[in-house]
Amino acid sequence: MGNRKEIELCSCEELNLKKTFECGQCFRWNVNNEGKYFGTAGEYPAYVFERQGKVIVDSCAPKAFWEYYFDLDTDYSAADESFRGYSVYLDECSANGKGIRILRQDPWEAVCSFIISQCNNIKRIQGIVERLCEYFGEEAEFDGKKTFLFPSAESLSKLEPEDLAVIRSGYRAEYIVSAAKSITAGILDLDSLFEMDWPEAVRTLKCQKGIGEKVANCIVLFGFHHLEAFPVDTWIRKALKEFFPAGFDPNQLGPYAGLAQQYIFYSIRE
DNA sequence: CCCCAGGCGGTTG
DNA sequence: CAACCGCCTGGG
Repeated sequence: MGNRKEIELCSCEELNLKKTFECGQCFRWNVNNEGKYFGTAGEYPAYVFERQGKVIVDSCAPKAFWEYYFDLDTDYSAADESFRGYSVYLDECSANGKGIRILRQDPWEAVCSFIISQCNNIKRIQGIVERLCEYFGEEAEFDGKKTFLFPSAESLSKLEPEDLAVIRSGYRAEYIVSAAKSITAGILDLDSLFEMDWPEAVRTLKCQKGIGEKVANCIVLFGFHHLEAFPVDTWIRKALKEFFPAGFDPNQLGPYAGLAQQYIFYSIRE
């Protein structure tokens, strides 16, 4: 862990913070009264904000860490181009969502967060995740303030569902503990999901209790960067029904279908 | 008070 | 296999 410093990452056009942090892919970034986002990625708490058209990160992590996290190595112009012209509606969503990036989040945090997400709204997901970190995560200090890291699978594997009552996640508590135990016991090997292709990664995750089709696709998209994944929730389903009445096959969108999904999702929510 | 929310699992026909 | 329903909790 290095010393705390400010790093200039990229332009605000390449990475739009508001769109990226508020399109439902992550739950731990909140804007403060200075207009800076405070959050934690992996073991690094940070401020992320705009200054003179640039995105600045204030943290103890090296630049390469943030370039990876914000997926700055992927050519989003080429990705946009790959599904341009598929439909007028999607083209509009793409233009509207320009600047969204698919984060490379911690795999276990993605598993846990999207288990919690089921049948829940963003606000409540954020609350549950926050309490999960406060009660069970390792304490860290940043900018003179106390903050908490996301609890490891190993630490949660020692708990029983009842122990999670304090985070008020309801029936999802059983799924969280079960996933933590599977991972710690080696029944579910998260590292191997990186080596798998998208369908196999989804299939593997769905063997875990509490992870179905939608949650599995969110996990592989936001935690494992399988960009072909196209999670369909009730919002997306509604949009697809309205704008593709004849039917819709996300596989036709190709290798960046997940980015298209985020553009559509952001546009509906807006 | 009832209803449902960015689903899943289990049961039923 | 599709259709249904219960599940914790919170908010409308």
